[in-house]
Amino acid sequence: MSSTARDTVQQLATRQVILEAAYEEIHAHGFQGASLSKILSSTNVTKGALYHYFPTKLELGYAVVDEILSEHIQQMWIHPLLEAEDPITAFKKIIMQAGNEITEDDIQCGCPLNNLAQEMAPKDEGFRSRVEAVYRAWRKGIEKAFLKGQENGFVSKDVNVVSVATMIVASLEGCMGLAKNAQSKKVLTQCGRSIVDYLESLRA
Amino acid sequence: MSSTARDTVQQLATRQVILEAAYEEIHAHGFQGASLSKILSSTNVTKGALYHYFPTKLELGYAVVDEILSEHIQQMWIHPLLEAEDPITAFKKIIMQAGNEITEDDIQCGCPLNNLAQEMAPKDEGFRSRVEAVYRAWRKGIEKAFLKGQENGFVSKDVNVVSVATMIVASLEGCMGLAKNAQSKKVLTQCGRSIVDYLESLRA
DNA sequence: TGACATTCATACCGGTTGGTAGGTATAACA
DNA sequence: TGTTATACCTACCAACCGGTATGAATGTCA
Repeated sequence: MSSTARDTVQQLATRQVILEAAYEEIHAHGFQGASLSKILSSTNVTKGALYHYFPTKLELGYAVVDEILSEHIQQMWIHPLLEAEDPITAFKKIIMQAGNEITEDDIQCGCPLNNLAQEMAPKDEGFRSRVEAVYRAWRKGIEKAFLKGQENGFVSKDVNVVSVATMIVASLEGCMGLAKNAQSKKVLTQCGRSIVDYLESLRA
Repeated sequence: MSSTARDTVQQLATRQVILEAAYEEIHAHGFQGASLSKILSSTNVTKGALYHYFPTKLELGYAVVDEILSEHIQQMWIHPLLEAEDPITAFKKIIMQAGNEITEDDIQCGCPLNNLAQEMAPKDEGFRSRVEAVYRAWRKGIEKAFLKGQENGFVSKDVNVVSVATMIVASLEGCMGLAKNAQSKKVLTQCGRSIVDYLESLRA
């Protein structure tokens, strides 16, 4: 029994190593530009192992969205928002924290979710629907938090929470996109401040 | 002389045919995903002709940014804004016009400028700086229009035109990006309405 | 008319890609 | 202990990629 458990750990470990190396490579070069050979040479995993766990490159990409990106958005952007009483203050905190933690390299690579959306949405329905699921969860989380904020008297009852949620996600992704192309943290924080101003304009 | 003129026309025509086919292919598949063979087979131009006018694939891509995308942003988004007295009303008009003219196919392919920015900025400085030049011109145009709007009493003097210009471009591109992934004109118009609301909040 | 440059057209090249075939080492189980 | 399944590993493949070498029309001009 203990040996079975150990094997399972090892098994998952190899899979996880592949998955995380794939995430890095895709983040850096896009899905089409990502090379399986480079993913393998960045680890000490062989092609046989990769194709043992993932039937195709496409399925590997899907797994990155489902198991890494989805989790990342959930923990970074959704969970802390849902725990707060006042969504506007909470969002400001999240944005500022994200702004502090982000490195120049991260800025250069951009938001991995947005990268995949822009590259793959028109080319592959499997990618599109998976990315869309993550975006939907994100928007729904914001909607829920702002509805609660309206009930608690923190958010103006005039605002349409559905439109606002879309606008927030759009401006965050747009902001990251501009900063990525400008390769400038200054653009990111400047744009982030405008988003914060926008959030403040939604107060009750 | 007349034959010289004709030749020049022909010469430019071949170059232009290549350029526009390249624009379509890049718009549909990204720069890395764009295949020179497909660009050629979508026209009746041969590889010899292509490499006569463009030394590398990269230079062909640069020319698409410099000669097609730049012009498109200028005519569609900058020029009409600079002609108006009231930039907010003008911007609303431009957004609504863009919303009316855009097709489902356009939505699916997304903003070609943003596509290239997200794909190529971290990989090639030549692309990045060219795309950045277009974005800078766009933002500068918005800044200029809003400054004029402040002088004319249409725009609140409280707003920081630099931040606002960045925020507008970011939310427009983010909005297009979300709609592209959702493959939904509804998302686009919904998000567009939020941007219009934001613009209205900047009035004097 | 002959020399030269432009504008292509065709055939080919080395390198890389995602993917596969076939074998092996190890562990689980009867 | 023999059987079977899992978890790899190595070597290889056809397809496609961007790019090039060579040459043929065609036009330009002295």
